[in-house]
Amino acid sequence: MNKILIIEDDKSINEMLYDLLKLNKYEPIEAFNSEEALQKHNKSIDLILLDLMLPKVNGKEIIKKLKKINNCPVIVVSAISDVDMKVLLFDLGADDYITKPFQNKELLARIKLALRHNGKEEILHYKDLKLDTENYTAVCNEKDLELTKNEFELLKLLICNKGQIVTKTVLFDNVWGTKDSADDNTLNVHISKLRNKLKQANPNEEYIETIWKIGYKLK
Amino acid sequence: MNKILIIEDDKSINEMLYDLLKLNKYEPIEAFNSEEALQKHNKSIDLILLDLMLPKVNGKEIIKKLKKINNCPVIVVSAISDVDMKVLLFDLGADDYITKPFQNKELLARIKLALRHNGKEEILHYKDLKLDTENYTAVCNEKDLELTKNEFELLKLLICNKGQIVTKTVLFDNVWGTKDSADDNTLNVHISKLRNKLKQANPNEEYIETIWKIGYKLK
DNA sequence: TTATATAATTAAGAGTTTTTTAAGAAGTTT
DNA sequence: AAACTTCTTAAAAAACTCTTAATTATATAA
Repeated sequence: MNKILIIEDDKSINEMLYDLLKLNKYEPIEAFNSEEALQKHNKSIDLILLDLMLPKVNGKEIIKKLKKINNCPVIVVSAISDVDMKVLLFDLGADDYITKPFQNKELLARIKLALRHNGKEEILHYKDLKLDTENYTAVCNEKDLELTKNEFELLKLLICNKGQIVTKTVLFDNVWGTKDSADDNTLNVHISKLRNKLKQANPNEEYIETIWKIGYKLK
Repeated sequence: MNKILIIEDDKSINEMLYDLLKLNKYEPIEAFNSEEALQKHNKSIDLILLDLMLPKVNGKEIIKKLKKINNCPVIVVSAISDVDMKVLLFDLGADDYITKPFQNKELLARIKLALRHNGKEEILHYKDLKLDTENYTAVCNEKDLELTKNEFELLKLLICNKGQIVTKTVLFDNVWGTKDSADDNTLNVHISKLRNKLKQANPNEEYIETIWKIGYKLK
């Protein structure tokens, strides 16, 4: 599991990021200021999410110090979309850049990208199921599952939280972004399709369990 | 689902909070004054939202009393932004503080934070019974209990108050919200179903005791 | 002990939520 | 633009949960 150091002084945003990363099988570590960040940073950290608006130390300064400890990828989160700033950040070692407000999906994509460039990738397992989150391929009972993007995302979320209930709200937030676009039934239909494909690959196994009125889980 | 006791004398704000929490998968319980709050507060409540401007009893007083019943996190909502007051509130056991007017998002973030930091024990035990309140699973005598949502809530309330009598009113308020929807017999039927499932899992043990005319308890 | 009120049980059906199916809308690829 | 894939919507069927009502059992008080 990849460790991600969150450096963000805004408590609620920090928490939000924490939850988002946790949910997606990362191991988030929270830091609320630069001292704390420097203290918590070490060689085992795989990626840094750095908010530029930190008080006290200038964001540009801290990148240098962090990179000295462990030269892992740094993604800067900022309200500033100034292009020159962007150039400067890259000079200093920031590997990517995302401006607030951002879509969770976009952030996750950038994290994945950055980790991949660093040679870290992850294959998720559950029973005889294998998900390669890198290549968007899924294997069940030695057979290829031809999953659509949404189906893949759903299954990924469930595997990331195997044994635990994943609520409908969480599924919506993470697969569809906002609940606006998708009606409640859309999720049901996708789950149904997913179950179908799983059953086709392995008729003797049950994977997705319905938790009445709440969500789904892998037992 | 986390239960949140709203203590707020202003009807419209109380309702607004109710809707907000409900919408965010919390289980809000409304109280409009301190007596009502003390009456409705119990071990199954996960967090308290307390408005400081309550009439009659001083807000500072009530925190002590509430914490005595169940030491769950208390978030104070107030129009006062005085710093000394803030310090005082923390001394008395308030876990966080938010000033009106506030953004819904901020309030939700603080609630989530408080619940997480409280590291609330998610698994409840009683005899050979285990309830995982996070995943809505119940185990009795090593066997899975397949409980419906209401059955689970009932058992949760009883375990949360094991050894103590849980009155019918409390059961109604916490499982059904208002007594309107459910007739007195509904509770009996649910308890009956629950006892059945428990007996099936472990025929040699008695769990739920009837307290004639008052309620139920786990001995 | 008996009468009465309260609680437990059972079964039926009312009400909801979920699953499935199918069709058409939206988006991609060739 | 046609062909193809994927997603969404809608509607009916199935599954599940809750409530109601009627009956039986039990505790309490006179």
